Amino acid sequence: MSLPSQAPYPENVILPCPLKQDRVLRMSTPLARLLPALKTVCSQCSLRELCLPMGLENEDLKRLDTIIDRRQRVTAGQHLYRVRDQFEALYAVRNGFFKTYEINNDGHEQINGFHMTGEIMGLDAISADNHTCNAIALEDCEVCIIPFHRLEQVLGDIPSLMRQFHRMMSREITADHGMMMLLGTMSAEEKLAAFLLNLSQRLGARGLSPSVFRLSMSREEIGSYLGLKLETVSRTFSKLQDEGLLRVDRRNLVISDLAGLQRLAGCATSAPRPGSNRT
Amino acid sequence: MSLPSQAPYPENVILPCPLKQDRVLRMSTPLARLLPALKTVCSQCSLRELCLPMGLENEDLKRLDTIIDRRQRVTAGQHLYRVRDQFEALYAVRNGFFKTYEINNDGHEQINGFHMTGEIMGLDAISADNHTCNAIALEDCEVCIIPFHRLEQVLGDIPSLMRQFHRMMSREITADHGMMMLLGTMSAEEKLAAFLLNLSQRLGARGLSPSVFRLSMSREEIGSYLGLKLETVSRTFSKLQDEGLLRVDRRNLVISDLAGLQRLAGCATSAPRPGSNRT
DNA sequence: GATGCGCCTTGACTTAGATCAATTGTTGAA
DNA sequence: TTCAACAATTGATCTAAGTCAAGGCGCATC
Repeated sequence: MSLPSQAPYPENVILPCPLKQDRVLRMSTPLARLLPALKTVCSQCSLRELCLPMGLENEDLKRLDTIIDRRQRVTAGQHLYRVRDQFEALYAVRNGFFKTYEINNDGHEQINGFHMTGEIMGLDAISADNHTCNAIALEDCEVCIIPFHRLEQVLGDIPSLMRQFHRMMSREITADHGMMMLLGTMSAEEKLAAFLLNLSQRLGARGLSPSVFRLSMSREEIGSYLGLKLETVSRTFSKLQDEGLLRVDRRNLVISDLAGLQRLAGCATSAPRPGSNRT
Repeated sequence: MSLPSQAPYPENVILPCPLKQDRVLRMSTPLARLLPALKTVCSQCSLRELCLPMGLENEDLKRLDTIIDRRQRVTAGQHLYRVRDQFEALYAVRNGFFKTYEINNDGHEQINGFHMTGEIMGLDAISADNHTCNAIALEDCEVCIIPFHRLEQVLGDIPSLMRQFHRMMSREITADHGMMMLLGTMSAEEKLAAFLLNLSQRLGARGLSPSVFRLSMSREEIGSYLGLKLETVSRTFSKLQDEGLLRVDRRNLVISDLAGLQRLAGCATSAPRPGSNRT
């Protein structure tokens, strides 16, 4: 039941992945964590091809640097914002892992999403000027603060930035539709397969191993996200393991049959939350 | 089993609703339908306080008129766009009722949303430059065509329009999160109650009766939206009727106990797709 | 006004996933 | 080393919703 050997890629290790060398998460190495926080500048950021600055050229990038100049550390278990907090800023995950969730009137928690490096949080708060969900760090994290009113001011002057911003909002909508499809039509097995494939794909796009990784969330949190109970998540993990598609030991995961998982999830392509930045 | 008297408010009739007189759907009266199509101008549109132009002043409104100058009729059963169609424009529903849906690889249909007057469709297509869902008219409809590249060009010059556009995208995200909550945590009864309350609220915001209306969609379509089978939808309607919360005869609906429905849906306020335009 | 077709309802039965409960392994503090 | 707290697994049972099937009703067409 336990994995014979520990996962060869411990959490957040940089993989040799020549095609994506420039997207590597340098700040996530233990050494980098000890360095004093640098002044945040998008123009120097290793994530710029994954994040809001994607596609920006020199001058525009410098312009962006003038408004995104602060970072914030959030330790595991700490909230970044809560429902009804005044909306001031969007947040770009620099490293670490967040969940956003809502509590409905029965006290039932629904997780809206898990957010990793390069993803923007807080887009839902624009319409009502208040946050509509809670964001909590699942590990020690760092975010870049994007003051929204200042962002909106410069959007008009930088067409390519406006473009990218709209793409990111739109991608969130598409991803949510994918989740609605998952929640509305899939079995437990299909849901879990789709979820793992999605994680795998997003990690891969960040230069990390797509097949060997550590889950940052509990079975209960996976269940809340997928509309399942924790026992069902656990049973389904065991089932997928018995079928030889993956190996799981607590939170350490190895995907051993990617194609099989894809077949199960119903598709090779449509993971619920496309993390790839298509142009 | 049949309603003793026909619904007192036939479909789309204008209600005497002093608070919302300016939001009334004049084009939806049979007379208006027969008139030759007017040149589309947002500045003259009775929906401008519900739609994209919300909050715009004279000059800016005229600027908007220059880019949104075409309407399109879509007859019941006709597609407005399909998955993978090149993304050219957003569409504002002028009158009528649409559904947007996706087909997953099992051939299973998932309805992403129902769209009524003043709502914008196509926001999901911005990120990939292709439509990611299908939009089909459930009744005879008319839409205003919003060429997206031209809209983006003027957004920079009209801050209040940019604001409103971002609010509308953000509201879509919030609404989708509400649907995820519904799909992930609610029972059939709660789902149907929440769905009907949401319809009721959106109709009310448009000056139509919030308690007596005609459903534009089949039981199967309601089920697809709510993650239920058509038989379950039908049974649940009967159950809610037996409990005295509503009366239903085929597609004619009377909500007889609004508070009771709200209690059942778990809340008085948080309907999944907030149609109200809060400022 | 007979016919056929969709849409809807209802009943009988099945099942996937929820619920309840017991047990194990892990971690960290005393 | 022990103990408590917690996360995860697994088994036994229950139940809400799905599936399959039989009618019924309203509507359009001829």
